[in-house]
Amino acid sequence: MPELPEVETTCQGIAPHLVGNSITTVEIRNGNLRWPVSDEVYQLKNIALGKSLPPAAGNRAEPDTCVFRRAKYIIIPLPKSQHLLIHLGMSGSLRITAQEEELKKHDHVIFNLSSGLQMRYHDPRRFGSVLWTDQDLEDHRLLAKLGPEPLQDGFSTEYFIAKSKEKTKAIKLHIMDNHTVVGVGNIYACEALFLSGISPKLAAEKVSRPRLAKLHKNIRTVLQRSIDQGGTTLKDFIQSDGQPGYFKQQLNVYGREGEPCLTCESKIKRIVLGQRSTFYCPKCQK
DNA sequence: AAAACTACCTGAGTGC
DNA sequence: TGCACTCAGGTAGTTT
Repeated sequence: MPELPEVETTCQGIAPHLVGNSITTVEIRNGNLRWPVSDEVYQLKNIALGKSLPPAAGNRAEPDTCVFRRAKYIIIPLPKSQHLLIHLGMSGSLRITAQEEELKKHDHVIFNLSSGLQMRYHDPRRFGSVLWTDQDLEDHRLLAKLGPEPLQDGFSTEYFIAKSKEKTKAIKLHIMDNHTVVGVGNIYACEALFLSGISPKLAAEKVSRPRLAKLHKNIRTVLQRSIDQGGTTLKDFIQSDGQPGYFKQQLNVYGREGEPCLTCESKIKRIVLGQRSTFYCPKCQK
């Protein structure tokens, strides 16, 4: 289940195979993803890709970059201000393979590359998307209303505190809301709240300023650490070169219902917030 | 306006 | 062994 670090890892993994190459043809085996694969994707032929690699933190558009990331969208610039927007949803992955490698059941979109290799979009649950647009990205319906990137300056302590103080909903739902900040999925939300000693169900506006500042710092820490480690893998994330991305970092609470808290040995509790499992230590998190 | 809830999907796991 | 069932989760879109 790709979280932001997995998306970042994917961008870094596919970039060397895209840079300076072109998409010769696209083969769509199942275009029925979250949204139908854009008609324009079917027509792509001999399309040049960017000539420079993305910066280490790939969530910035540099001139002629072959791929970058915004939130969990993988964005591949094409000529004439066109872009591919690829989202991995819950179970998606992009892999670089040889043409002759046997297709898997859920390889839905095949990009043939001028290098002779292929980039394959694989997604068992089909929650992801492969879209084409010629709109300015900042106007695109899926990107226009996104909050700041968690690891960039726009996500400042002051911004986060001000935004939180006007919200009545549970703090966990607040930090998972893309309008607040992008890229904080269920796992990292649980972990950041644990590190901050904040109960996930506490109303955002009720969290004190110092504790919000601490949470802000921990959101960044947890994401950055995971990116550094190449992405947490729980189930089906495959790195783009095909190696399973097993970098499971130490998770303090996620998936540990009934097990002892690593700090105080109380039993980790599981509740449901916003229809999602939420794990926390009832003693350490108030 | 904001919060709460739904739909989308398949594979893994459980219980009978 | 097989069938029925539940659960997992990102997030746009809908309802309250």
